[in-house]
Formats: sequence, C-alpha cells, structure tokens
Amino acid sequence: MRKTTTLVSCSVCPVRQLNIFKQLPSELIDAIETYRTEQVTLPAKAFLYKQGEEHTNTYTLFSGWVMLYKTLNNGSRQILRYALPGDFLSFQADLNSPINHSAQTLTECNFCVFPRQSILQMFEQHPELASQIAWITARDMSLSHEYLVNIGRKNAKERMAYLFLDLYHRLSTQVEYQDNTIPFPMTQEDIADTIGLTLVHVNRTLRCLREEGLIKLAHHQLTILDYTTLATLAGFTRPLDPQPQPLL
Amino acid sequence: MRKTTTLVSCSVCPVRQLNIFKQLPSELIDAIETYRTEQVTLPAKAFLYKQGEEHTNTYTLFSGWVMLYKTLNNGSRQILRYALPGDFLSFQADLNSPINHSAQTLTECNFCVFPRQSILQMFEQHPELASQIAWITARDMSLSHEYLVNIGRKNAKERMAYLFLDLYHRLSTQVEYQDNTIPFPMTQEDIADTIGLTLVHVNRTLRCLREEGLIKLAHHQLTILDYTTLATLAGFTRPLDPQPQPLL
DNA sequence: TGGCATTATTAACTTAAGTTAAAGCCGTTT
DNA sequence: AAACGGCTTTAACTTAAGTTAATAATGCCA
Repeated sequence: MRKTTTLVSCSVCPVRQLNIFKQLPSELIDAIETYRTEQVTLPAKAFLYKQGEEHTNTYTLFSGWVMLYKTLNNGSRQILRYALPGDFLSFQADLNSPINHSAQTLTECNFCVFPRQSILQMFEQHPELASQIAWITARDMSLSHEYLVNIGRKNAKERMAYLFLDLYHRLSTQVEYQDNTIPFPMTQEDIADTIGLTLVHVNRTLRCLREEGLIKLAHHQLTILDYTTLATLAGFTRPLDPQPQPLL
Repeated sequence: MRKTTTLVSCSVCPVRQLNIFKQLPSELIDAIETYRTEQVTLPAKAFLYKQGEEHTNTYTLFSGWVMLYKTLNNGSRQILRYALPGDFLSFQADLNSPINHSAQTLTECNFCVFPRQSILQMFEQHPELASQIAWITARDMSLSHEYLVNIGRKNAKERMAYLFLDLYHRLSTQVEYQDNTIPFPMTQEDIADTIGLTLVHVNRTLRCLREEGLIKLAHHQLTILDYTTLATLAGFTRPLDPQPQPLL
C-alpha cells in the first residue's frame, strides 16, 4: 500500500457532502478526524481487501472507482456494486468475521482509513454517526434490491440499459459531465459479472444497443445518446435529483 | 386491518431476542414500548403495504411469514426477501418517499407498529437503537448480496438448493424443527419469482431434486433429506450458529 | 517501435431455461 | 359430494443466452 503525502482535512473535504459525514456539525467532524489513521492511495486493479480475510479497517472512498464482488467455489464472480467517491467500504453486520466480499480498484483510488475497532467507539461517542450509517446502509440496500430485480426479471438489453443509467445517475450527482458522457473504467467482462450474463453475450447486446443509437461506448467513455428510450427499455424510474434525506 | 385484543409487553416478548431490541437494557425496552402504537394481525395473503404508497408506519414482525417484493412495469415480480419473526419492515433510506416495495403475508401474521415519525425521535433519544438498525440493515444487506450471487451466477438446481437451505437455516435459529422439516408456505410461483426462473422450470427442477433424494416438498412442508449434497450443490457455506454480534 | 498481454469482436453451434397448452390434484365452499 | 378456483405437473416446442474458438484491436512496457 502506497501512502499519500497529502492528508486532506475532513473539515474541508470535498467528498464530505457525499458521504456518511454529510451534514454533521463541524465540531463532530473534527472529533471524527482523530479516528482516521491514514489516507492511502492504490493504483488501478489493486485489492483493498479480499474475501475471507480478517480485515481490521473500514474505508471512505475519497476518489476513484472500486468494484465489490463475491467469488464462488467454481471460480466465477458476481459483482455486487460499484463504489464511487463518498461510499463507505468493508462495513458488515459481523465486524469480527472474515470479510464476505472482495474490493478491487478500477482506477487509481484514494481512501480514508478508519480502524474497525474505532467504529464501535465512534458510535458510542457520536450516536449521530450510527444513524448516518443506518441511512447509508439502507441506501445501499435499495440499490442491491434494484439489481436483484434487474438480474432476476429482465433480459440482456434491459439489464445493460439499467446498469448504464444507474452509473450515469450516480455519477451525475457528483460531477457535471459534458455531452452525457461519463468515464467507464470497466471491461465487458466486468459488465457481464455485474448483470449475470457472459462476456460474449454482453458484447452482442452492446452491439445491438449501439446499432439502435442508444449509447456509445469506447475507450472507457460511455455516452448516453437516447436517454428516454434507454430509460423506458430499462424500466429505470429514478427521480432526477436522487438525494435522499439523512435520518437525522 | 384486524387488531388483536392481546398486546404483548415488549419486556417479556419472546421475539425480542431475534429483533432490533436484542440486548437492550430493560429500562430502554420500556421506553421503546411507549412508541408502539398498536399490535395488528393480518390473515394470509394480505398486504401490509404496497409499492408506491406513502406509508407512515414501520413494523416488527411478531409471528408469521411475509414476502417483500418489487413489481415491474411489465407486470412481473421479483421477491426480495422472506421476512421471519423479529424482522424489521418498511424501513428505507428515504422515509419520506413512497415505499419502494410491497409486503404481503404468506401466513397469518402479527406485527408491532411503530410510526415512522417516531423512528427519528427514537434514534435521537436512544442512540443504541440507531446502532441496532445499522446492524440489522447490514445483515439484510448481506442476505441480499447472497441472492445477487445466487440469481446472477448459478443454474436452476443450485439456486433452488440455496433458497431451501437459506430458509432452513434462518428458521432453525428460531425454533427446533423435527426431522429436518420446516413449514414452507410459498407456492412454486413464489419460488420462481424469488430465484429468477419461471414457474414451469421451477417445477421441473423440483422434480429433479426430488428424484435425486435431496428434498421432499409437499403440502407446504419442506424436508431436507441430504443436507451435505444440497449444501455442496448450492455453494452454501453459512456457519452453523449464524448469530452475528450486534454493534454495541 | 515492436512485442506482449489484455480486451473486444464475431461466427457457428449448443443448451438451459422460457412458452404454451392441457390435464390433474387439492382444498374450500356450498 | 359436486363444483370451483388455485396450484401442480407434464409434454412439446421455441428462444435467449451460453460455449467454443478464432481473429482483431488496443494499450502497455521494454
């Protein structure tokens, strides 16, 4: 693990408005900052942690993309979620058990590190945080449910359209992108392992979506060419400004 | 909604050890009980709430089985989870938005009702509760992830074996059942909508599992005949005593 | 700047799962 | 006990997606 030389103070952190510390009073932010042990940078395709490890840290993703996935006995892989800046990683119900999934960077990433044992202390001393975690976990839950529907009850074109729109929306709340174009660091195999298809069928379906003029995808740049048709196809009905209220 | 005449006091509630109030000190239990507005009973196949409703309550399931599902534009349905006694229902990231899934009883059910607006008060006045919610949501999250893998990366026999073992395990932590047999109130169509298959294919696959002597399923009773083979088939590796530690 | 590895693309063929349709079973009601 | 509706079961046929395999781009590193 390569460590950064520049530590960004939580009180001026640009990511804070996206993450679990959203809307916390500034004196609390300062208190929380004391729990952060370090800020680390990883290159693309590196592991933050692997399924089965006894892992002692939790993380806030500061910059970059991370994919979270589970590995099966037969060697195949199911991607659970793409984490974007502000996401909270490696939190699970049983903090003492080995971690039940892997986290691998898609781009160069920067993380803020909070030891797991501090989480309990933070919750005790700053109960607002527990409430924030409950909120953020419920939000992740909702996303997970949407993908259950996506994989369980839609065909290839619909699944792919949904994936593209989901990422487009999640990213657009963070940054304004030009020309409906967003970075897209995943490979077609990653797409396949996200929406429950094979690499070859993803490629076929992609061609189909391209020929219909719905999207453009090349050189890790995705352009949404026909939002309305895509959204209808995908059954995508997310409000335009999808910022849910925190609990407290 | 039919209301019960018997209100069970939270302090002596047999379900409490399974739910969000687990391990809370007794004075806190008494405080929480004041938030409970009522205890309701619903018959089988009734709706507790429907997707799209502005819903004002949250619930703790006291007895019975409930299925939670999402409905698509095209009319199909994806079951997200089967709720068992102790489960906390209708909690979502944005408590002010319409509810994003439906809850329908599979058996007669009894619920404890907590108004949504009280949730915020409860969290403020009893921060341990927020922590419990974070824990229970993280546990549900883990289940949701397991089903993502199940639907996304396994074939019909494997998916079905997994569903059976999951329910068997979750129920077994609550009650001791005779002869590896548990109640199974769902129809084959429900199974299909849980694991992303069609009714007809579920029936075919069921016959296959029966002929191999792995399970028995009739009259809403499921018997696990060959646990080891089923677990290997399903890639099911849940610890025998799956009680995770609460956060606080 | 050339070679290597990863990723993307396409075709031909196979198969697991979907579709349609019909008949049988079971529990409930009258 | 007959009649009804909701489940279950099965067969025949179709299709969307998986498999295998080969080739073509792309990007990275020496």
